[in-house]
Amino acid sequence: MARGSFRDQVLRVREDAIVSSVNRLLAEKGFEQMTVDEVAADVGIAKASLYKHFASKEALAAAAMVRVLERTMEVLGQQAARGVSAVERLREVTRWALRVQLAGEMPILPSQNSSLRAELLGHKPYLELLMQVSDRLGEWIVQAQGDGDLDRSLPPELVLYTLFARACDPVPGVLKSSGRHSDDQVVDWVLSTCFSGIATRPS
Amino acid sequence: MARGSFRDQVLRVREDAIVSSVNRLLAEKGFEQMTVDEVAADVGIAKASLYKHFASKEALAAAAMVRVLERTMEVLGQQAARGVSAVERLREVTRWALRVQLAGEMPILPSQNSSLRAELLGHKPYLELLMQVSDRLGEWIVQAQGDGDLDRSLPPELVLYTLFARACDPVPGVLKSSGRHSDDQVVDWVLSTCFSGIATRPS
DNA sequence: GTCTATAAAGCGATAGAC
DNA sequence: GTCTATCGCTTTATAGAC
Repeated sequence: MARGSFRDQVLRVREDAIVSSVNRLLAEKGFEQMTVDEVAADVGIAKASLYKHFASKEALAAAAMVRVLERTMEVLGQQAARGVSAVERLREVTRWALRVQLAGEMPILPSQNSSLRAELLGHKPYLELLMQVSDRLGEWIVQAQGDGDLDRSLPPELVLYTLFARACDPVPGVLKSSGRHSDDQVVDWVLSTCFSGIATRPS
Repeated sequence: MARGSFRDQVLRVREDAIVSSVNRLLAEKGFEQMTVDEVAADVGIAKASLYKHFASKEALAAAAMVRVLERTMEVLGQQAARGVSAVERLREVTRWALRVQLAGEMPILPSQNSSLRAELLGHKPYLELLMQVSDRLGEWIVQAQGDGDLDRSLPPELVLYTLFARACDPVPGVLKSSGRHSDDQVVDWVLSTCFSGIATRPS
């Protein structure tokens, strides 16, 4: 791919810094609670300059959502290249998502009545990526059920939503905030409750 | 307890209607997205009248949170009176919470950076009730682990947070919104993923 | 493109008449 | 206690100078 002129590269770097700030602020406070003033202050430029790069607050958030989905697709590609079972791939992708969340870098899913939601539903790059991610995960879920590793009585739809929800669950953050457990310990526990539940496994 | 004068009873009924509106709006949009104008319009009185009953928006929300905790305590009392195992009591309480959530009547947990959080931390009735609920659930969790019904390797703290989080999980709502499943079916599925996980039970 | 300054709208909360 | 009207503040977005 062409990198464009030097000027374009500088622009890219600047916009990438903006998206990083938006991503972190979205993870921290969610879309409605995040203010454009905060984003501008965090990036270190004036608010009016922000609007030269992105047309609206919704466009800012959409860019962050697209980037996290792109990174998710990269992780899916890495897992696909490993010679492990489908359920193991699902577990490792979930582990990655939980780590991102604990690092404070997982932008919050748009709540159902958000103005962001309307914007995203009309944003093709986002929708296409979301569909790609869902399709790939859906394949692995069906495959893992066929392997006998995931519960066959659960609809794949339910499993998919459950995995998405765990990536935004407040539980890891609350557990981490107690300060008594390492990130890896928290991730292992939440992974365990997600895949194996809280009940005892029948022996 | 004294019921007070007729005038006081009318006041109680009025305030109960306010709290019901707040409860539903909190469940629908969360604290920050809920506006006092909406509450007033929903109750059918002027905004200034609202402020004669409750000192602030935070006080409105706190009243709703207290009421849901009171109802939770009632449910805990009912379950305690049944002659069933601790894990079964926990499952039924969770089932009740999921039904309330699907009915659109489970006020959303205060996010960590909310102005509501500060108010609630200084609100003794709320804190006391929350502690009562947590203590009772904590006892049952330890008991269920002792019975061999809940995974002993999980800290009770993790199990407690997990149950609280499931009461506010977006998954049931998303599943219900597809319109293809009954509420009972959705609740059964989510209960299954919560207690038994998504993985196959080893035979 | 970046800035300062400001417009336009929505919000929580209150004043004051009845 | 209820109402109408409004204050004071925050927020998104833009105008216009440089």
